[in-house]
Amino acid sequence: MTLVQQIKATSLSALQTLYPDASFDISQIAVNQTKPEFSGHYTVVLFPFVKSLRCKPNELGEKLGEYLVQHTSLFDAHQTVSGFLNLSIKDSVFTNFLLNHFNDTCYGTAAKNDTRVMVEYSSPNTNKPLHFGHLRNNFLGFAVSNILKADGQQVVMANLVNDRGIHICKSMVAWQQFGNGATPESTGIKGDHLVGDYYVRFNDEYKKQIAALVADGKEQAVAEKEAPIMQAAQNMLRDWEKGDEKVRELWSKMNGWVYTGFDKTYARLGISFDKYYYESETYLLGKKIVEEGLERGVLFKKVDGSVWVDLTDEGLDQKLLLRGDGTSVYITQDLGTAKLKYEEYKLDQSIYVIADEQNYHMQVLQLIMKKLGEPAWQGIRHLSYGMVELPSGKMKSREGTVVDADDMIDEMIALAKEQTEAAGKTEGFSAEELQALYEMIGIGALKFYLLRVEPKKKMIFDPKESIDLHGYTATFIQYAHARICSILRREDLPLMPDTSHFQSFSLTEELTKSEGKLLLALEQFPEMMKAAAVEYSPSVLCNYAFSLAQLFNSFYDDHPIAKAATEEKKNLRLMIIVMTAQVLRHAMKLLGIRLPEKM
RNA sequence: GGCUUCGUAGUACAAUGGAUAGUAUAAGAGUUUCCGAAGCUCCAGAUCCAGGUUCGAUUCCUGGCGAAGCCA
Repeated sequence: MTLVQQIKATSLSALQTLYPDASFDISQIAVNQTKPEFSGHYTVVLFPFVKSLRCKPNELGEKLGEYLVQHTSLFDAHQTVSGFLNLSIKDSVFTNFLLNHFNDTCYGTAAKNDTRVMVEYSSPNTNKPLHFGHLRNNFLGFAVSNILKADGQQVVMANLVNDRGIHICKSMVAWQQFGNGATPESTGIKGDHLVGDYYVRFNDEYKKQIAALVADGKEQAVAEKEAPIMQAAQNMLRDWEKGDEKVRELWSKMNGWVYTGFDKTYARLGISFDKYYYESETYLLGKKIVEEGLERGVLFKKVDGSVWVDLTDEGLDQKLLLRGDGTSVYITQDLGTAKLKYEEYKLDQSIYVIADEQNYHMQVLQLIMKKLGEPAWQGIRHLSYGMVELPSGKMKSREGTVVDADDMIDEMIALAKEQTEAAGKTEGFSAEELQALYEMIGIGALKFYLLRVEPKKKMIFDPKESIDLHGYTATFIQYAHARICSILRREDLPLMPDTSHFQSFSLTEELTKSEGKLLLALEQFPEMMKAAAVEYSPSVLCNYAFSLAQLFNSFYDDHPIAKAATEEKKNLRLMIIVMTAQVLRHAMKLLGIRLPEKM
């Protein structure tokens, strides 16, 4: 049990003992960390009780505080200030905590449970490379998956690849017409970029053809339909759906290039998946459950034969599910895939990491599943995240300001190199070690910058600011970690106090303020993990890791470790920094960020 | 037009309904005979507006204003 939980529990039983006639609930007890200007570590808010108990807040505080100090072994002092009961934790509570956990690599990880959850993320299209906006999705999905695993849940990381459709045919047609057999090997261009180039080429050509037709006197809308290259793409899509061998072969070949490219990018980002779904295999799903819904009268048919769902009772409108010709629409296959996932993995939770422009779509998806009586509906959760914008405007391919993900990664690594060299910190590394370090710093900075903001908020990515390795960044945390490792490398200090030493370990001196603050923060790690898991919010861990690094830096500045007054103090401080490094590594690992031992 | 989300120092972000609203940057002042100064210390600066609920509102509710997204 964490300290906060213990404080709540002991306060509850204390209140029940002191006021046997009243009834209390644990949810009424608010425990906060005590503000620095008051003495104490944790604060119980008294106002919620004064009304029913008909007493003055400060009287209650004195009574409760006195009881807690007398009857528990947690506290050594209490002080009531205007309705707040400030409690001081005994030093021995902290030192016992430290002895129990300082070298525990599982500290913060919850026991395994049976909750089965799928996190679908990344989900790229195979007609172009990943762009910068995708990075937030990838980092979020990966971090949330790790956080839920650490919370003890059984997690499947899934990637639903959008590998078919008119947009895929566009790049295929352009490659056929203009590619002259170009391959990633023959051109030296990464596969996803090569295919993306032909997608761009298609659109250029399409615009030209429209302009030519309009110049011939055609209406704009007619020209858009009749442009030969667009017709070629549509024919190709029909051939693809018929299973035309040549088209399928080209499709497999070009998608293969893209996957090779994506795999490289994922590897650099340190991101992986347990399960791939391909839209080419799922796009026909969903029709069946729609037809069943129609039979049961949950859905209705219009005169043209199209099938609809009426969501007006839910405050929405009517949604098309099957066209008059029986073909499905986008949401139909999502219904089918949701059911498939649920049945394949017996999911309790199915999390979709998708940008907030899909909020409406996801809401509709869940509502329809519910209406259709599909049990999967309950577990559907949209982890919606806001767009990443540039200071100059939105990052969308249409507007020409698109920033490529691979380029961004290269840029970050280059900047890490530049800054490290400028700071003169390259000594003692081999060339390979330096390259690995630059990747760790550059990609770490990028990940942290995108994860530190609460997912649902849109954010501005300022390249200039993101390369600033000072401040609220991964680099700051990495640096703190490297400093700790540097101390632990010293030969005149025992790397790790051995356990036999602990037996006789006694702490006669009081903890200093810095020591206490750092220990308090370390003790809060499990709470933070839980909060991050409950809120699906890696930003909680970003905040936590950063404040831990800050506390360490202050502690480090205040206290010499090698020259501590006593051996006990020296060992205590060593244990504190060993544990600090441990927790920093753990928290950051869940975010997908590694910490160097030297930098 | 309808629905959803967001409005906090110059800027970028925090704050289960709780104390004098935190942190980082940029601006100002210090700090290296002593374990890594990519550090630390000090100093300034903000809740869009108007109501309501509450002992207490950045947080919850209503109405404006502003921004983004989605649906027709």
